[in-house]
Amino acid sequence: MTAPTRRPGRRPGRSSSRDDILAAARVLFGERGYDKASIRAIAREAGVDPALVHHFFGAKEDLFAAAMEFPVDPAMVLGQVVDGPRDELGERLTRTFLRIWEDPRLRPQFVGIIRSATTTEQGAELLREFISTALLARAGDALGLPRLNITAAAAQMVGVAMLRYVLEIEPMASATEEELVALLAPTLQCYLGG
Amino acid sequence: MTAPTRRPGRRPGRSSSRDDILAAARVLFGERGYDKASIRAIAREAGVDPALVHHFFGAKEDLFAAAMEFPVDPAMVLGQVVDGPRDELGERLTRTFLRIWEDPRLRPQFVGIIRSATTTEQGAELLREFISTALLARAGDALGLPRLNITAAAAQMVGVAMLRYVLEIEPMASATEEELVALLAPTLQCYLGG
DNA sequence: ACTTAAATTCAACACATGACGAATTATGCC
DNA sequence: GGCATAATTCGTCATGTGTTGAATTTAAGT
Repeated sequence: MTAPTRRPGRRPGRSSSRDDILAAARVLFGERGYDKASIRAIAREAGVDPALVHHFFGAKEDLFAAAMEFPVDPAMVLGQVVDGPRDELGERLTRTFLRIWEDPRLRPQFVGIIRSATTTEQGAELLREFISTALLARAGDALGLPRLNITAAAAQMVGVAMLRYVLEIEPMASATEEELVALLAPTLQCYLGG
Repeated sequence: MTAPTRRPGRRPGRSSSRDDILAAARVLFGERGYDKASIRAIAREAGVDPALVHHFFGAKEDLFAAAMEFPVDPAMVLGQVVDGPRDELGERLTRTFLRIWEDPRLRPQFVGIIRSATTTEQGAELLREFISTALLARAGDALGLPRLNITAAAAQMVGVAMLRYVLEIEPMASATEEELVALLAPTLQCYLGG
């Protein structure tokens, strides 16, 4: 009755399968990490046959790379952070960081990046590359700061992401934006203030 | 020739197999995370048949729990940190944190905890439990500080552990103890100084 | 209208894994 | 010496995985 016995073959009309798969992959990679997010589960979440995943994206590694491609342009975000009075840099960084992570479209992707950074060498390389290239090189040059200071600020933010969004430890998980700004901005300002 | 065709049956003399398995499990869970560290690989690393692992520890989850049992007594460590002048608390915390992580016997176990905290719900619960019970409750009471401040300090340390020991991002991975103390102690002091 | 290309499913392979029961050898106790 | 018990290995089962090839249906191009 209710089972529409899905026959093979192309469906009429425009298809969103490719995007559905990408979205499902972001959610499942974010929730379960690289290994436990099976292609079959991703396909099921996308309402699609597993072979279709392979048809569009090839091997699982490629799917992962496509799903985890950096969701924001680091240069633009960094520009927003750097622009403005130097003594409010910590606050701008905190607010930008929170704004990005609180976006419900982006969060699973970021959680996936953090999760898989500790799981697969590929994921680790992704985060390493981002911190080294986008943050260390660009921000270091723009601000004229020692790289160790920048990694310290990065560590603070990675740690907050872990506790708040991955592990969901209270009271950090439920703190308001203003509480976090009051708490973190002075620290980041101290590392990056010059 | 070289293959001593290991026959089944008990070996003469005292056996260290149980401890060998635990050590191998710590190393492999630390290096590869929960899923990719297979029982077979752990057994191979310990020079032992996979079934022996099962004989001693039961299911894989139990092995993991046994291997990741917290390697230091939180109460004792916290005591060391809290004892002393309040305005040097940040420095004592930094030095204690580094001393523990730099111990080559303990590090794989801690890396394993961090790694699996992002991988398995069980691992997440382990870290959550540690931060909530050992840190938040005990240190919060002892120091009379808001819990949000303590999670901020925890986040800073978790972040440093990620960058320095898990991802090995430079220059944080190679910084000396003194450099890290100079960098981190003021931050932690600010969160916990009161 | 005809043909090529794209989307979609089904079925299956090869492989690795966790788990388990059975068999074998040593130790320790009486 | 005999007997329970612990340590150790082998073989095997069921399951889940990534991947692939073939078959089917629609869309697009001419």
